[in-house]
Amino acid sequence: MRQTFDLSQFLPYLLNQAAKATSLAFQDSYRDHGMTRTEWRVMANLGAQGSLTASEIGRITFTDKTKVSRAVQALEAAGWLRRGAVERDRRRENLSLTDAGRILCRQIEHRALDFDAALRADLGVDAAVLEAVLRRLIAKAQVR
Amino acid sequence: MRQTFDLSQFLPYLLNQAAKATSLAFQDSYRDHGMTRTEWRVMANLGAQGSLTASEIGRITFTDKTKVSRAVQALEAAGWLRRGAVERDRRRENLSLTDAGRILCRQIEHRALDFDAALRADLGVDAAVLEAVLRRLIAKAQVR
DNA sequence: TTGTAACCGTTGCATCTGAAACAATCAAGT
DNA sequence: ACTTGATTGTTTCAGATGCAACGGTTACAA
Repeated sequence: MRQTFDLSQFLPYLLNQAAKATSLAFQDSYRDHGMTRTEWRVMANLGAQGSLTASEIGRITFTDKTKVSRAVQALEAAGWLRRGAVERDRRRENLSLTDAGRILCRQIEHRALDFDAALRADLGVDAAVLEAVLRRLIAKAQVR
Repeated sequence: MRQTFDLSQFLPYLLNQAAKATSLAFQDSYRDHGMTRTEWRVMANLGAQGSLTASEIGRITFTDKTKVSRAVQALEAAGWLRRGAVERDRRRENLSLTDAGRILCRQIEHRALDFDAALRADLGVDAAVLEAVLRRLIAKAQVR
């Protein structure tokens, strides 16, 4: 058993560094359009699911509802998102992308796919292991 | 090749979620002492290396110099860190932990070792692969 | 029906964050 | 010696963040 502590062997630290490193290389893709990461995530989820409520997005992405609320406002102001009523529940709002939003989303998604493919190509067979392990770590937190 | 984009298969996203999830579970260890994550990282690096300058810490941990600067101020105010002169260069400062800082550092390190060990035990053989892959991703960003 | 609790999304506020500007210092060439 | 440019660390400022409180709505049981 290791006795002395070395931050560079501490898994939470390594995860944070790796996350920061990979995100850094991709963030231009949405920042070029004046989007924050949260806004891009909201857009990506709507692009994939078609329509969601704010709280659903928050649950899916582990994002604070405040953050989601503001991202929705920003995306709406930019003309990329529209709100719709939910049947039988006036508390919630059905969020979806506008045509312009969908076009932009596909554009960024394309860059994301390329980026992800390059990353996986670089990692080789370990990419699958990485993905599985990350999913496990995330799931473990989910149950609390 | 995958055609449609799914955020939950996007490695940078998974890395961020996993990093957030694992960090969340450990952060009480330094928050109990009124420390932020950045402050804890500065402390951990000084605890391991003995003495570093602010810019070195920033380089090592991928942390903005502004963040490091403020963390150093906070740790100094708490009496856990002291600044010393650097020979032949008055721009830089030699940062190191005080006795109190070192004691606290060892204390948190102990919890970190336990936490890391539990994490690795849970991941089994994949832990080594994970660590190697994360190192690779980090190194790739380092060269830019 | 009425009361209570839970839920949804927004806002206020204090804090955290990073980009840019800054002063002080050093390095290197002229 | 002097100028130019780079480096180190701090400060400023605008934006991002999370917690708590809030109004409006729904669910459900008494």
